[in-house]
Amino acid sequence: MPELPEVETLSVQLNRVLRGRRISKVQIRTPSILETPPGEFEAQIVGRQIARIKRRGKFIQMELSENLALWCHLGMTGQLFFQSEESRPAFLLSHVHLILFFDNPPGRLIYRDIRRFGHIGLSPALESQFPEEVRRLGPEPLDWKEEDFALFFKTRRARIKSLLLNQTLVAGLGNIYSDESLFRAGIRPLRRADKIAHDRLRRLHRSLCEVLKEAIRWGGSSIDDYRHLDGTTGRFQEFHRVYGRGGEKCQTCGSSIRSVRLSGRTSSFCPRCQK
DNA sequence: GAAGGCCTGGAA
DNA sequence: TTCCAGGCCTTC
Repeated sequence: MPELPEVETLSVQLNRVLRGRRISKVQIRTPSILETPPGEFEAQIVGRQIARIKRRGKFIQMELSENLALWCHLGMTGQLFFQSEESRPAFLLSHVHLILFFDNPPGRLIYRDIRRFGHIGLSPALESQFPEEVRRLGPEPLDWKEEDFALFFKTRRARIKSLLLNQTLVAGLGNIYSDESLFRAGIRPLRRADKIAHDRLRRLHRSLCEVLKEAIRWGGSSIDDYRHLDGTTGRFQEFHRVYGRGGEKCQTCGSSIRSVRLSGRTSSFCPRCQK
């Protein structure tokens, strides 16, 4: 489940490998993952050079030459692998939906997605013409000022966890980093945002930034499917304190970590450390 | 504002 | 066979 740190990690790796390279060929195996009709997609991107790769929320944005942008959202199980001539493994990958080919030196970027919740699309490289779902994204949490963050959430009546998951309010958070930041800030996921003390909301922003930066430093969390561009795993899952630890003992106080469901989604928290 | 359904496929 | 995952949409 790639969230901000996982997508950030991949974007950095993609930049290192693909920046300046030209797309020589495309193989579309599953047209339904494309937002653009396959014929048009191919015609648009073959021959273009990759200027740079950025991240916005959980989206990977590839800036191509001549003002075209390629957008990739990995959904739950999306993966990107880069293989050069030498690094190509002997085994075949299942669930591969799209391959971009590069020449001199030869290489390929493979898009694989078991659940097929991810998707890929094109848009002009002009912010006002970005895809609707990108334009609707809220601010990047790492760019948000602590005080502004607190003031914003102080006016909201919904449960804090639902708000953190809402991409139109804050971009890039999913279950892992919302649970982990709430733990660090000592806030229960079901608390109404407007009932949380202003200082506590400021602390939430600090916790959030901390946990995101730590996760980026460890190359993201590899729970099930997330992998780096070269197929290796991230390591931040080793440092999760509550996510996926329902029933285990809290590392801080020894209480049993509880799991609750919030609109069909699991939230884990420590009943003693989080109020 | 909250809950439930849908998409898909792997694990239990 | 049932459950679950994340994002988005619809319904209440």
